[in-house]
Amino acid sequence: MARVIMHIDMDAFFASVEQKCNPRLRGRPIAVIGSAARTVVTTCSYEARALGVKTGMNKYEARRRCPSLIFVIADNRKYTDTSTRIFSIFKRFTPIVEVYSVDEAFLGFTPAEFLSKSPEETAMAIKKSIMDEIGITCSVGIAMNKLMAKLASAMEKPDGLTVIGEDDIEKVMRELPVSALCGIGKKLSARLALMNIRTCSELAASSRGLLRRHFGIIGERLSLMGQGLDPSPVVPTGEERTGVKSVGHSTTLPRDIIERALIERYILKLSEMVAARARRHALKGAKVTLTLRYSDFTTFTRQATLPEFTDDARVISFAARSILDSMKFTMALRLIGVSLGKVIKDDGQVELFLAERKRGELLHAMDAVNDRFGSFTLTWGALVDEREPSGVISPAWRPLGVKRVDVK
DNA sequence: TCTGGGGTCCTAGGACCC
DNA sequence: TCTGGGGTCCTAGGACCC
Repeated sequence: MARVIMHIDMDAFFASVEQKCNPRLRGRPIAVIGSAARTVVTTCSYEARALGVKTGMNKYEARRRCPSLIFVIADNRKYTDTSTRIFSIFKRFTPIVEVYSVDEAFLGFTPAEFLSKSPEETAMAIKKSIMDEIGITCSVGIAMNKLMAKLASAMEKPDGLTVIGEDDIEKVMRELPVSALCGIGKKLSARLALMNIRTCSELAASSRGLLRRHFGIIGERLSLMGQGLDPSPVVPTGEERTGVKSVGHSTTLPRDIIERALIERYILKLSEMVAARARRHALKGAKVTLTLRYSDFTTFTRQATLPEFTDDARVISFAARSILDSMKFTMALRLIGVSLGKVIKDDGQVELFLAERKRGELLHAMDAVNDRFGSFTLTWGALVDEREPSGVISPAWRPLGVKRVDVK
């Protein structure tokens, strides 16, 4: 028997969790949004989708389309806690669980698993456990590889269970638009359309050399994708060959700003958030990237390499402010981001110098307080007025911050 | 008060070295 | 005394994902 891979995707995850927690929201159009002034719909219930609300829409557009829409401010802890419980359910069925996002995972199974029962029966058992213990629905796709499993899980949402067997692939792919495949977005499908490639079967029929010339290394992968092939393994989260590459935070400002002092305060705040998260995961980084977005949405980045690896907010913010000093900008800013890259696992080596050690102890003590009482309970003096929560968690959040989609 | 936030990977061009 | 050329590292931008 060939490989059996499942892709499991929660249905309207954040919205479903909210409806589960609050019975008054059940059966009604709701949209989960961030707490910031300029926010968008992160997830919306199926009732809202039926009325034209979509992910990524701003509040006003969503309300315009659906006057009865109920907005719910995102509650990060609720979703990450629920997510952790769901992944532990998966672990009862197989040790091979690759966390793909806060509400999605790939599960790998050995053929021996299915000697006495079918993959569908296992999938039904997983769905039942999630419904019994968490109270929400999910959609499952079963196939020989990740690409097809992911495609399958999206085919009968919500509460779906779809199997794409080896013999089904050709039929499924015949009229399927290339954009339905994970990895082919707007730009790629537009470029393919210019080459008269619109369906997966047309992609499969295209010459590998041609795709290679047009798309480089991606072309190789496209050729395989058209045929429904995907050699990438399910890599259990925690067993990746490489770890996290970067840790960053960004924020869209409540209003566009141009005042230097205000910009610097945001940089300090973001640096503190980045450093705290790096320390929590025992990471240090040696590259700082400052991201800026002008009021006209033009976005650009500048980076600086540090002489030493760090997890100290002061070092990070100093580097980010140095970058800022080297730039001149005339337009007001709408977004600021700070990211720590070139990240390595902190080896835990004791700091040699007393001052360094004292500082390290202080930072860890601050983290402990903030872990218990919420972010920014304890922070640097310049940030005392910046205690509001940092907004919505991204659906791309994952417990160990790792994602890996291999070509081969 | 139109357009969030957190990531990874690939590419292209320049610096630098031998 | 011609404009070689390979390898590696760094930076910035962009595509893609949820």
